[in-house]
Amino acid sequence: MMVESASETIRTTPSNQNGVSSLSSQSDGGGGREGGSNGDTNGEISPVDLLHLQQQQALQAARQFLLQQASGLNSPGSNEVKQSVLIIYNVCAPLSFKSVSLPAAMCPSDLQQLWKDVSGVPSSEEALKQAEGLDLSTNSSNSTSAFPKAASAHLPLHSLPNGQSHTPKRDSHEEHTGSHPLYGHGECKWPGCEALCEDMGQFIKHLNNEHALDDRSTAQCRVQMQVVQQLEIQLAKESERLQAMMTHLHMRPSEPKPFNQPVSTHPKSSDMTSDPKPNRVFPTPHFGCHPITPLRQGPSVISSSSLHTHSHSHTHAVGPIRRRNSDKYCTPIASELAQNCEFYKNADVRPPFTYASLIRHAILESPDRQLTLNEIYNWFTRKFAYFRRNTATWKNAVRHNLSLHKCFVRVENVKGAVWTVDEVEYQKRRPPKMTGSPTLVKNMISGLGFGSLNASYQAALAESSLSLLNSPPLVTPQSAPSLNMLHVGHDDVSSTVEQVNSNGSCSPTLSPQQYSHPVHVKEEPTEVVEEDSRPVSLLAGVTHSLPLPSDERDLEEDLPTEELE
DNA sequence: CCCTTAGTAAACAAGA
DNA sequence: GTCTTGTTTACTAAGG
Repeated sequence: MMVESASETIRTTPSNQNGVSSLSSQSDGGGGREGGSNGDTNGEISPVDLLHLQQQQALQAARQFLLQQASGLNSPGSNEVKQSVLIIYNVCAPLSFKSVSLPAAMCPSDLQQLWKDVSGVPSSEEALKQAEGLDLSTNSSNSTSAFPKAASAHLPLHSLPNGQSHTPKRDSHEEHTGSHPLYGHGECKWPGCEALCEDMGQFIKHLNNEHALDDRSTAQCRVQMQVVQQLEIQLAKESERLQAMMTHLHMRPSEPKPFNQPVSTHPKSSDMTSDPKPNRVFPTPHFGCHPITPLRQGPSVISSSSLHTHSHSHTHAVGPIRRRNSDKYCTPIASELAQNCEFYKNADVRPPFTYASLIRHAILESPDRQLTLNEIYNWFTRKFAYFRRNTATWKNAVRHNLSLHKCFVRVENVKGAVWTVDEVEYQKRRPPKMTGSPTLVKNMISGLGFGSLNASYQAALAESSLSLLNSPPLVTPQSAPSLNMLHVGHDDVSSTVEQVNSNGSCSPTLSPQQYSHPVHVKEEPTEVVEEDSRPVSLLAGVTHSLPLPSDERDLEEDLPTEELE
């Protein structure tokens, strides 16, 4: 028998622990937090598309007007023509920013040619040369501002085709709010300008005076437009590459999915079926826009690690991570694993769950709801590519967790020691459930980023997860609805185990109560073992004694039914 | 700021 | 002696 453990022994271990384990040199990068999930590109479809439509109409109207003017025009520099061209630019810039491709009505080259024909200003190449050092150098000096500039490239042209301030609504608003895309940190952000302006009024004056409609400004604008286009092309390429990578990582090697057929996970996809370009500037609305488990579509895990910006809690792929919210409220482990087991198996991505959750899941997933330590190890390595490395680290953590948490009960049986889960203890250690208050739940949902997800988007997410996961149908239609709310409950609430089981790849289904079993105090594990107690005996009695439908039980366990509205 | 939880590292003991 | 298993402590970090 084991001597009383060394709790009494005085530890002389230096607290600073100079001896760094040779195995601890993982590329943790030190508690990487995942980037802020600020990019909430929620599906505001209608306004954008409406704008798009309006822009197209304006574009065509302007083009017609322009062509009429150009046909009988002798004065290339006339204001009307310039005005028309500016209208086109005004229209095109936002369009090109919105979607990589300009509307078919008029492509940039058309525009440039038109401009060239009509106004007699230098060609785009010349304009480039002319504006060189203005725009691009500015970009280089302010590398992160490319897109804001790009987005705002058309704005100055709002003003004054005729050289006068036209004070559009937006400007008035901007004046009120004191913000202007071309004004920041007390200086003009017009490419190559950087003139100091004390306040917005001064800036507006400066804008109207120095950046009024003239050849130079329009050339700069055109250059900016090209910069934007180049960036968009580059972004499209990178997005495509990312898509391919994610697709590759998520798929079984034997089932490669064509990259050019990305899963329509975009909430707008249904509205954009006419859009020939799948990889858009904003192709991945989930990146950082919601705390959903990494992978409603497998790849989003990557977005969590490298890109995945799960609220603010953790980085998946690398390093020691601290997780609280994600585990307790956002990421039901079983459903997550059920849906993305293939991904986790193949991708070196750290699962966004605590060790305790994973251990528990492993144990509950086993036929007898008990595993030896080694079997737990095997489960980890089998299920997660991530745990095929740094074995010393995570195995130590597993052991540590097993010993530390009362919810893990060591039971001796004929085979030796096995670990089981004391569900009561497990639930005890969890924070108070969100019971009773639907508003609390809603607040939590919105706090987690779901506020921006409308029903259709969530449905789309569910659909996408269904379609993307080419592995066996991981989410049954019955379970699909739960997808929308599964982040409300605990991370790994027992209900989710059933989802795991439902895919057939895992152990038989048991209700959470069935998982529960008599508490076996760690101090006297051997007492529990009955004379004829086979490993199963620990649970057998309970397993067969609970007629309660698991679904109901789930709702009680995870989300009180009154919260399911 | 304090507390809790989690992850990591390490020391140590017992047993095979 | 080595390895595995199990316990414990300490430290750090994040989040409430």
